[in-house]
Amino acid sequence: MSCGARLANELRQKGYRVTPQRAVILETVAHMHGHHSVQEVFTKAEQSLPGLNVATVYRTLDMLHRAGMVEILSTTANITCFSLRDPEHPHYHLICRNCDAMQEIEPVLFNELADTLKKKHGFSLDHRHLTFSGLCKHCQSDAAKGNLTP
Amino acid sequence: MSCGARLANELRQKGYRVTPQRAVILETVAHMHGHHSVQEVFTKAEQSLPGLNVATVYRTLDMLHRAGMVEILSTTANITCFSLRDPEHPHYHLICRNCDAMQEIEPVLFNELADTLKKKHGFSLDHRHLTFSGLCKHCQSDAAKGNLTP
DNA sequence: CTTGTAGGTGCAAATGATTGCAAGTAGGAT
DNA sequence: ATCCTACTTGCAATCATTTGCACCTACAAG
Repeated sequence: MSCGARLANELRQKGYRVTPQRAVILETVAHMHGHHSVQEVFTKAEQSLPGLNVATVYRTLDMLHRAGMVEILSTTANITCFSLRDPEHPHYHLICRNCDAMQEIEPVLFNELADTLKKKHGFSLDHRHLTFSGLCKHCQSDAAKGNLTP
Repeated sequence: MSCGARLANELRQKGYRVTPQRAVILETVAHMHGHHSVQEVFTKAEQSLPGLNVATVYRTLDMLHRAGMVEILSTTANITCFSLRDPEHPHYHLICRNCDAMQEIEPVLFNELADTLKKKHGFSLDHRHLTFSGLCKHCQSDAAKGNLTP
């Protein structure tokens, strides 16, 4: 069974309809490594399905996120990117709110955090892909000097 | 010294110019408790400064976020909200990626996490206001049944 | 106080994203 | 296989947000 078929089945099993458009968008995101904008996903998917509409891509990515199959990454510039949720490679992002620099880190300490949130709040954390905002090493020393980018 | 003047001074100390527009927007956000959309902030601020332009509000909120004085909260619906960063009341949000329900929780376990990120990555976490995505108690049981909102 | 200028603002255009609606269709029932 | 309908899609309109540019101004220097 191909990668695309497997993902389509997974989506069907979650109770969602699998239309040709959704299958193509899901497969496109899966084959594009890393994080990509809606326009990038649309451009690529349209090669496989001419006539695809960008509104459909917006709707589908949103649906895939709700279904837990796609991650949304937002930077300070509010550039929203998408990537296939990869249970085999959990990773976290540190995004500097000043310069938008992005660091990727392996998960640490999160299992304990996830357990606590589950027990105390009944909340199931998406702890395979998280994003944190803060200041990177460089901008932090600038902040101490009062020299952030005005 | 008034609240507004104090915040304006804080901004000036961070190396940013304090224009009438910025002072009003900052004070407006400070006096609006909770999280509010750009339109809400703009409507309120314009009462104090007729002629204020919404583009200025967008630019100023972005600048205030970079300066670390305002938090940005994004839900699944990508409704971006702003609130004054309140060092006296750190709090975290749990946002269900299915139904958008938001839970607010007191910070737990994060000091250790923040310390680790600092030591290992030199990253200064904005750990007074964080947002986590996942599934709430209700949607989680639906997910187990394959019954998420299609 | 005046002056100069780097940065900020208002405006309108452009771009990104969402939404209402008519037509199409995935998939369940028979 | 056919039929039916709840849901999806394409389209264009609308809304949210960003951006280029001309003009304005906060603030540093003198």
